[in-house]
Amino acid sequence: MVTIDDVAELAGLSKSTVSRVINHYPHVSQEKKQKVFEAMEKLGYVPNSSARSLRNKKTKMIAVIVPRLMNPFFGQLVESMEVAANQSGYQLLICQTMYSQETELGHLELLKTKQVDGIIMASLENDWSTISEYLTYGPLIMCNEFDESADIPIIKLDQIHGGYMATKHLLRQGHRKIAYCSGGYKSMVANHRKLGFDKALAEHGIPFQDAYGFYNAYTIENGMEVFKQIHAMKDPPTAVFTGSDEVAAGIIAGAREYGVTIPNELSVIGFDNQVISKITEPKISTVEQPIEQMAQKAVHVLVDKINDQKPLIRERYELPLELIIRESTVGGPLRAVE
Amino acid sequence: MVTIDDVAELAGLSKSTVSRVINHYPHVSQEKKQKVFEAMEKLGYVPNSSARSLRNKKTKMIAVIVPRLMNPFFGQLVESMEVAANQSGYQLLICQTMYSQETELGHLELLKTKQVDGIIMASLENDWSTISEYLTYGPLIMCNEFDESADIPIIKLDQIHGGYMATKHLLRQGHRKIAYCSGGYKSMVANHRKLGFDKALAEHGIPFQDAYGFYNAYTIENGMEVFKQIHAMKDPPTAVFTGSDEVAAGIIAGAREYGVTIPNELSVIGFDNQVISKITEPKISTVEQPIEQMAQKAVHVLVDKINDQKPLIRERYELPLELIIRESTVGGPLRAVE
DNA sequence: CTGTTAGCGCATTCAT
DNA sequence: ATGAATGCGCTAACAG
Repeated sequence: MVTIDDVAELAGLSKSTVSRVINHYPHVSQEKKQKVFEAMEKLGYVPNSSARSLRNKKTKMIAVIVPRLMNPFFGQLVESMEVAANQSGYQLLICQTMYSQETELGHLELLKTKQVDGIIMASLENDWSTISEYLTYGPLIMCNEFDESADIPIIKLDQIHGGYMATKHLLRQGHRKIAYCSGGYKSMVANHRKLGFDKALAEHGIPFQDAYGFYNAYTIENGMEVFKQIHAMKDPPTAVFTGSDEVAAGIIAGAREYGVTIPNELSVIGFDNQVISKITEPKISTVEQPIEQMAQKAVHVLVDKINDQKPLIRERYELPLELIIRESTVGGPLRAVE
Repeated sequence: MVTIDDVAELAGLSKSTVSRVINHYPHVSQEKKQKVFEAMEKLGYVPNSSARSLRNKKTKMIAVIVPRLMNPFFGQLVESMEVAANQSGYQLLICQTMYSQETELGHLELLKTKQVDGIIMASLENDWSTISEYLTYGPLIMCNEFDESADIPIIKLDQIHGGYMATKHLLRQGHRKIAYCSGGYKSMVANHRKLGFDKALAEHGIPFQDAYGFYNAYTIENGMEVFKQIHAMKDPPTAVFTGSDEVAAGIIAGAREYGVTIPNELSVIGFDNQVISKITEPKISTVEQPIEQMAQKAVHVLVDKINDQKPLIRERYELPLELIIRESTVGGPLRAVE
């Protein structure tokens, strides 16, 4: 391995000077600078990043914690983060919790062991009280998922409004019996959507029936299961709000199996505007989330926090959602109102 | 920051002894070992990984290079790799090429700068001749994508057989005019599938018509575009082989728009067995790829190569594919033969 | 079985 | 503007 000493020797200079050149110090004569460059070139020298990290106490790495990558939402999120991180001179470490608290805590240890300069949490399996312990070791911010009480930067989407818009749309189509279907009891993202959902219902003076609530739906398979349950009801809902396009697609697939037409007999709205929402029959009305923007913002905020050492303070960045109306909610049997 | 010296001091021992218990050395008395544990516990000590890396010349990190994560195939691949890497005591760095040669080379530099102990390439934008330069800096293996001439370990799938099986299935349904549709001119994965495709056709004495070849289809949108082109032909194919379920879904979506029924008027077969293949109307016949197995194998092989320092040699691991017949290829107008 | 010593490769005082 | 010296935190000889 070629080290800074080798370069110094070949250039006939001291390692200090070489180091200065590498780190773009101002006061180095053009002449010596040239010599150093030549020597580096000749030897194919590249600084050893472990040594640098040890010296600088900075690894130029950040980690992102997500539930799992197979979920297309997180695939997109991480894709955008990787690009943003690279542009900012950072490498991105990927950490999946697989919905396990222990695994999540294990990943947080990266901050203790100084393997990363900061962490973006897009997952939240543990309570904030236990996560906050790690704040001593480095900056930690939340992205998408969040905890209201955490006094750190949080980049999130306006999920309340998202739930509200989607539900309001269903109500405008004349629906009064609307089911609610989401994933994750603990998830504040899901909770906020429910808040928006409730708000819309309240505005129309409609009480929510507990039998219409489904809280463990994440996948297409789950969606199909939900449909079966709905189908078996004596007084089924005429519309269903879902927390993801996959679940909506599952409901549609389930309906197809049972010969129930959508939106004629049941309206369904998704969430995410994933590609899947454009290819089901019918196409899924959904709520578009600015994933890329959110990812970029998260990376930039974290990098800022890494640079100015100051302790983290409470910060909130909220991005808007957008309702996208397609086929799965319009043209149903009910008369549109308003 | 609490260091090994602090622990040594509190325990009334030397740092060597502390280091020995940390690294599970055999010959340390139970008594002292206990003292060290107590001191570590009390101080909340955690070894600094930069220092360890510098000393050991091992970072316990590996990188995986993929085109992009949004592609669900790579999402799954990376998901499984992360789990396998963690189980083997490694962190996984994610690197996307975004189909750029320069970006890919940039990621390879991680090996030079000693930021990772090894790299799994699931992307291949550059020629092997330029990539092989990096072999001096650490182990490098290929996974899924490959270059025949590379004398390194390669974990791949039997794409030739995959293309063959799928095409054979189409032929058995009585099709004689079969289009071929894939992504990536450079990709050997695509090339091998084409080889299998050609082989099947040859067995039936059917020459391939160049007009039936599409080589730039990756996404749903691309699939829709392909359908339009097929639809506009004076002598269109009766079946189409596609390199991904997304493209197949796009063709189905396109057909729906034009009122062409599938498989009645056109049969379509996908590749990957993604969830999308189960929810389109009709469901997509496809080829299942053992992604998780491949990911695990790749991680294990790389970890092995990292451990025994020996220079890499040519190794091939090939996993089988499986044909999954659903609705998009059966029940068409042609009489099944054989 | 345990302590002392010497670096790993680099950036940064402190001199000059 | 440049060089010499020091130490980041850790592991590994080498003694004993």
